[in-house]
Amino acid sequence: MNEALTRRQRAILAHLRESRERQAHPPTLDELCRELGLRSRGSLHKHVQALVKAGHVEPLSGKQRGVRLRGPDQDGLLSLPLLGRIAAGHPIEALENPQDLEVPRQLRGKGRCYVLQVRGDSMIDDGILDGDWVVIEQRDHARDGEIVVALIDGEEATLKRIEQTLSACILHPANSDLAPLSYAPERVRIQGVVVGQMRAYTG
Amino acid sequence: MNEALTRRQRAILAHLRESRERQAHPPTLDELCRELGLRSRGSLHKHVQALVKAGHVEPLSGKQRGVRLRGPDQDGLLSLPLLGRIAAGHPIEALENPQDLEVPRQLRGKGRCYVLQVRGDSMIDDGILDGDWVVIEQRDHARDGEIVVALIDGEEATLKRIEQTLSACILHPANSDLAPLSYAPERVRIQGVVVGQMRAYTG
DNA sequence: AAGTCTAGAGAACGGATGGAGAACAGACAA
DNA sequence: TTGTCTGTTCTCCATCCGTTCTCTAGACTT
Repeated sequence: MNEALTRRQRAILAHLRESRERQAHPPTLDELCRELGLRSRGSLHKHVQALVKAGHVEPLSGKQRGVRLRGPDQDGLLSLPLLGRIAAGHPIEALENPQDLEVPRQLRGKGRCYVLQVRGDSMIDDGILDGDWVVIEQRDHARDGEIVVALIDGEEATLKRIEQTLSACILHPANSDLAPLSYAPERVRIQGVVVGQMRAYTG
Repeated sequence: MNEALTRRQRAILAHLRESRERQAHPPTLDELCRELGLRSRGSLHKHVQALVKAGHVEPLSGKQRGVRLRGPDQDGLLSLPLLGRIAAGHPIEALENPQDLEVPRQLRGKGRCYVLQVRGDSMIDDGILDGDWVVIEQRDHARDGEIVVALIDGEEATLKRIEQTLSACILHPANSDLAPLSYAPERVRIQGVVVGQMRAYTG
């Protein structure tokens, strides 16, 4: 996402950040023009589009909602919290003092993200090994085939590849020693989806 | 990359580092001229080009985004060059325009590092999949059991786990379909060692 | 003395950027 | 419905700025 911005684009972004504090509603293009001393909506629109493309502004696809900044994802948030360890069959083992871990941009999802460290070999055939870090995007739904953090009966958390049907929610481990497990959909709550993975080889 | 810099080039680099602290926007060539007491953009451009070539400044390929320093930018998210793709049995397929990839500190080695993208499944049992990025620390020796970029007969590059004896250099693929290969030590040149690995899950 | 390296001036070119304004379509309120 | 507001796309234009070029000059080497 992050292209380098031109000076004008940066200036406009700065103005947006500033005026977000003051105003209740996000501004329209016309209002922005007036504030910035422009006379052409068309010109401004070009800049806003660039900011959308760079991920700083929500896409305003035709809707007349005005120009709204995107996410609390303030620019240089390079570190994500490392919340704990996850292993099949136990609740997530939270760290007493959550550390921060640097996560490159290309491994981050769109939404709010955090990092877990993997315990155990239940996803070994998908190339996720014991000790790996996984980057989790927080959301409560997933597409079939995505790897999710699922909470079963509100108790045990697990990292599995998901398959959803009307009558069942099937969690596939990626390890030939383990069998898929099928649950009634209401017993499974999706907590997040794996969007990235990292491993360090320390001699 | 690192050519020796001339006196003037060093001075300009120092000035850039200093002014990065003060100024929000990277300066244009004209602004730099004024700050440095020069009257000709053309002259300055020559120096800046030298700094680009030496890797201290981002290439400003025609874009009007100003002269921006590069390197140990924010915190630890250093960018490393993505040099190309590696697959067993072929030379490394170099990219025509090497991109930069953010690599967190914990995945970097001590020495000079770069990134390769993996092609093929030869390391699948070690959790390195097709499309993964691997961070390579440049060195010419390795300990047994480390995963190395090895050049065989000066021709084909490959990613394998290494085992060295006095009389042979054995390269183990991590794929049950493939057999280990044994070479005379002088036929194998180690180019680097895997110190990190990253994967992005894109929907 | 000739050659080379570094540094700078200045001109000219062309792509990148920023802006104006017109025209159109969908949203929304009266 | 009608009219206004607003986002979108388009063309046209001026300026900014990176790039390349030639020319000059001092310092240093051979």
